[in-house]
Amino acid sequence: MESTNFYERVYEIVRKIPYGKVTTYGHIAAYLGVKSSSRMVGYAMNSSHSISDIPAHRVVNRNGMLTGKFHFPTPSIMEELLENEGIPIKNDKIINFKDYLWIPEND
DNA sequence: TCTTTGACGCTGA
DNA sequence: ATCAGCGCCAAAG
Repeated sequence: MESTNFYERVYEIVRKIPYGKVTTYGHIAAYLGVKSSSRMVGYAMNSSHSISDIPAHRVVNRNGMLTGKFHFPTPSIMEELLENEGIPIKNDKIINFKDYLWIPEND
């Protein structure tokens, strides 16, 4: 359990993502202080399959592209969930991505 | 213990 | 503006 501390940090932030908003791996990594290792965030998300409170569909890459859609039960789940939250998807990427971008902060 | 693999991001050409 | 390559660091085999 303790070894997954890194993952827990990621999960905690992802769970903080408000409804109708999305964030990027880079921003999460930056929040953890390891912005250089944005890949670790995505890798951690891979383990999110064990958790049910992890809205991984709200996490996209810095382009706003649904790069991880293929990791869902079905590739359409991710975009459907996002559209369900009021986030339009076009060509597997979020329209007006910056407008829906949410950045984690201590606040 | 060492090697390979990534749901990424940035810089250089 | 587009394309290719390198870097980061942790986890699984």
